[in-house]
Amino acid sequence: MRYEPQRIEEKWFARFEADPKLYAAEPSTSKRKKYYVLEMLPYPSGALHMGHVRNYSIGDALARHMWMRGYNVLHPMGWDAFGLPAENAAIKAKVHPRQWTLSNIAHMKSQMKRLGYAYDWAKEVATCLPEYYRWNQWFFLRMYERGLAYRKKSRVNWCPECATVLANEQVVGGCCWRHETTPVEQRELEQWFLRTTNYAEELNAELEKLQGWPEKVRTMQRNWIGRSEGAYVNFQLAAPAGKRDDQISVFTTRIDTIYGATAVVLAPGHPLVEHLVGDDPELVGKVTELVAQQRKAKESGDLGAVEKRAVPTGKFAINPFNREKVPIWVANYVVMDYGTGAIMSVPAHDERDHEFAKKYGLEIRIVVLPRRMGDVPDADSGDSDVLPYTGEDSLLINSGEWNEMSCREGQQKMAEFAEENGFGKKAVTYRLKDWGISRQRYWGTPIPMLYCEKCGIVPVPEKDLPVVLPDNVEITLEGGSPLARVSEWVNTKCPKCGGNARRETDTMDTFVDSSWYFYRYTDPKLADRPLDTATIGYWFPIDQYIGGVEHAILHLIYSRFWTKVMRDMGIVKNDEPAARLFTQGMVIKGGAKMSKSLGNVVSPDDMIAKYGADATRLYTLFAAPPDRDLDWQDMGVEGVSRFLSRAYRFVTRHANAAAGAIPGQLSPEARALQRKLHQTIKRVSDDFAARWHFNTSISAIMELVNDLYAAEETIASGKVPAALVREINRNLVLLLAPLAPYVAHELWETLGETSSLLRDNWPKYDPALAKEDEIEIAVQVNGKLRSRLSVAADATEDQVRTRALADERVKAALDGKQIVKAIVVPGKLVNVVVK
RNA sequence: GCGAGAGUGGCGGAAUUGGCAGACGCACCAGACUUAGGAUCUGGCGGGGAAACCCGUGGGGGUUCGAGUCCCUCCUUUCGCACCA
Repeated sequence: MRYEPQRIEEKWFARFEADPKLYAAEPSTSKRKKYYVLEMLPYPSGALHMGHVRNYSIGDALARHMWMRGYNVLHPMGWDAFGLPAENAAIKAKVHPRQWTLSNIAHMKSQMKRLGYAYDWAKEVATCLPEYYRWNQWFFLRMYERGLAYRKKSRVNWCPECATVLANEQVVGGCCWRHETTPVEQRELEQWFLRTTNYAEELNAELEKLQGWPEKVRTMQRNWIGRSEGAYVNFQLAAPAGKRDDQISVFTTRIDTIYGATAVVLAPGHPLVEHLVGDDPELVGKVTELVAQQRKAKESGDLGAVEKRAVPTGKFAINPFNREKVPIWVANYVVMDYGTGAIMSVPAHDERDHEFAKKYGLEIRIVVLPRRMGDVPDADSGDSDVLPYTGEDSLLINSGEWNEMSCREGQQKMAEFAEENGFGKKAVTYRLKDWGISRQRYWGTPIPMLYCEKCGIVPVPEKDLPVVLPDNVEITLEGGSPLARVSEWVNTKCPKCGGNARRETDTMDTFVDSSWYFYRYTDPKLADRPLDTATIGYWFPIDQYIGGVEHAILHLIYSRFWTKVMRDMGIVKNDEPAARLFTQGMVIKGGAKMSKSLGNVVSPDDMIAKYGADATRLYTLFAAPPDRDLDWQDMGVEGVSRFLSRAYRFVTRHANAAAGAIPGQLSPEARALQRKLHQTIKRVSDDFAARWHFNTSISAIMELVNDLYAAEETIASGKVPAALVREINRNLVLLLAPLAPYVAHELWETLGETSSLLRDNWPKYDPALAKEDEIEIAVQVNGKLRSRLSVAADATEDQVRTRALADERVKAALDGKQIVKAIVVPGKLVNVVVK
């Protein structure tokens, strides 16, 4: 029989379709252990690409494997269905975003089904439907009540291409995350924010517990949160500033070096700058220039490379520790959005301050004893090539009463001293900012807020949810939010006073949608609540989350935040959404990411048409370990297709081998096949359990099939009992089932098996049967391979050593030299050391 | 600049705990079957050498009986962060 993937896959596709319960998760009352495997939901852009296929093939193999191992598996899929591309399509093709999105969903869903993915479609979620996004609104109102959602005017990132605001997380190297060459502008706008910073400490601390997450992702999140321990210190202005605040608060992690502070430096945007500069026209001009230049640098994303520039204000501040007057400068290397926007400059012990001081001739005062390599204090501390000395494991000098204290002790004690004396306090700062979620776009969740002429900001009452997007809207990228122009929607009555009110016309960032969709999967039709706490208690945390590393910061930090908020609301019990995270590599071709402009895109549809879904999926698993990038090679698919064909032909050719008891005594040839079978089961099982290197699993199965072909004559001669042939066939099909489900189902049926291929049947290997009787031992002389011996697997070390030393080739290599010793590594080799 | 990963045949990759480098697949070569082959099957396939044998996992050094694997150092490359005080 020839392997005809199209025929097989069409046949089974129809059968799978006819059985909608096939991949349904059992309810939380199930006696089986639960397993929640989740792949990141796609944006319905139009069609699946190979990256999707790879992601979902990994998840599907795992889900099927866990079913076969007897778990109650939840394996859902949905659509991240709000977002700008739908609006762009509306402008271009004059089609409503909803229609465009829903038809894309329909198409991509059919592609997924054609690929044979085992999703429980009854759990499907599309975030653009009111039945879903009403709960975004519900959560927003709950957060508003708890003070976690608030409105403020602030400088925000604006992408001119998207015509909307971006969150900090959506700015990559100064450009928009969707438009990598479009610099982000700064605009002053009223925006809604979620208080992610309330959870900064926990989001950071809990990274420690996420042992099932890649270290890379945890590091990226740690850097993003940017926790920093230090202290605020107030420097009094030498000349009083009248009504204004007459002190400058700086943040420092090195309060121990404060005796070395020879300047206070303000960010160009610092509120005190204007006062300090006064009306000196020359100074004002220089500072204005500095402000403009810093903003330009920020927008071009060209930070770090910018040369330090500074302007002295001519004013002074007083170091509260030693009462010294230090000059106040304004410099472009101090940024307003971190700490207090002001620093104390310690040129001797900070790289940036050092560079600054050198350029502008500021005093450089050493207050920490520099140490050379090997921790030997350097007596000649005036030696300037040790500067800046930024080490913290040394002692303080030139620091008055603090001299000879260790840096670390100084950091604690001096901060306490400042606190006791009212000019400072210990503090922890974070780089993480609150999450700005307002978007000036149409295709998103309406923010359920009203602006009443009398009552001000009024939340939409819960009973009025959802606030549904109006249909008749004209979409353009100009003139602000399209919703603002739908007057019959915008104008409404205030639920408090009945007077005139306007709706909020901004919509929510689509990352809100994806922050909790995986909870909704457990009960997507639930009508009176976003989720059922008990059901969540059963399924969560997600056992395995699988997706691209590009979401390491964005989606994965928001999801963690949302989980913690829900926990504090009492509606979920888990602290973290996912116990384990796996980030698969990209699919590239010819060393570059697949893209239309490079013309190196491989379409899943074409591959399916040519080789079938099984071969397409199998290739994405075979070509590279899942965590590495996969370099697509068209000929490679050919190879796995050939392999499936060989497996198919072997099983069908021997499908009528009768079942029965396998004799304990087998011919050596039959025994070899039996051993190979059990070794293969072990290798594949181990890969699923630990490493997920499906490329080596597939290699192992290929080896088994190669051995079967090599044994065809032996089988024909009757030396292999029919019962063993059948056993091999059965297990071969079972091993293939999670990886190539269509052909596995077909062969299962061909074998006359009637039990479910999917449930409770993962094969077990017998270690005794997998064991080799005879093993080959390498014999080295001084580490060089000289011979090989075949010995019994249970031979003792002495026996092996004796055999090795008696070997002719070894003797020749020894050539009368003196044997120092012979090292025996059981089961591996003998190394004879001579001199 | 800082941090993390990667570097193995013509190519994708394997070597799971320091123990026979190159499994498996692609490409290529030879043969078989065939009217035919872009089907299938069999064999070969790191480099040098007639062979014995020698060399070989980015470069250099080290530890070890033994290193792709551990340590030091340098190079290349991918990704992340980038004045974070």
